[in-house]
Amino acid sequence: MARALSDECCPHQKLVQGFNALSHPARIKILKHLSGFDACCCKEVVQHLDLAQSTVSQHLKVLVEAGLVQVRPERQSSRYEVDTEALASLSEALSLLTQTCVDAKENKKLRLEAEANEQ
Amino acid sequence: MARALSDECCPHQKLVQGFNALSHPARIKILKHLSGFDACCCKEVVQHLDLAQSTVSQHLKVLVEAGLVQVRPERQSSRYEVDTEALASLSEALSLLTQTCVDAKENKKLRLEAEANEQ
DNA sequence: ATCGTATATCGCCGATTAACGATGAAAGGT
DNA sequence: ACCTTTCATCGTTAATCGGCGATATACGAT
Repeated sequence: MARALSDECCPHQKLVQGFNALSHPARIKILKHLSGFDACCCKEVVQHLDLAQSTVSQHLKVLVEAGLVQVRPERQSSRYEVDTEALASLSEALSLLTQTCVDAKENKKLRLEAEANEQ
Repeated sequence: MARALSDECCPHQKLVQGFNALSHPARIKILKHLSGFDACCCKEVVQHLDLAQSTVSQHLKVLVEAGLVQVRPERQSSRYEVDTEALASLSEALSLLTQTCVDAKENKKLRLEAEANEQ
């Protein structure tokens, strides 16, 4: 496997995990569903999505492991809830990355213009 | 396979593809690298990342297909460049999703308080 | 024409993912 | 005590991913 990626495995790691959690349509739907309703038990999501219960459970697990969803094991039905802070933090990170790219491009443009004027 | 997900294959599709492109550490690094330098040929990325050239080429392809990177086939070396607009748009979409969740949670809280006061 | 360089693509592999059904465990209701 | 509901986990299968080396392809230089 990734013999070359074992280095520096950390800074992006959480980021990458978050994006990975968002990289499946079912999980996006689950997130939206969770945000819109109070009854956040697994069964409800299952009914809404028409996927097998075990499959939904897996997707929920991925979301939980990525930190985007919190689970509170209740009486007989666990309750799932979007971790809005984590989601916001991921969103923030993407904003930052985007801004970095935008700024870099801007600087590049300015530098090119400066060079042109020096000629 | 996803017998159940063939429905409604579109609205999230681009989103999901974007997040998927961001869900690998090598691709995040590539994005950052592309944004920071002018010389955006494949070889340069290869040297920077210490992955095989074919592997980097694959990752670039994923980024291009997701629309986050634009490729301009030049003389003998293609030039890769971050599509800042697409990245910004993805970032925007995540912001929106986040806001949706935050708002829903806020509403939920308010509603619960209202119910409590009615008692 | 041939060589060198830069990419892209192919074929292969091992690992991972995503789906399912079946089974097990915990909690409630009767 | 027993049945039902709800969820998690296991095992299986098929598909996809991520890596590599090897092989095109395209072009400039000699």
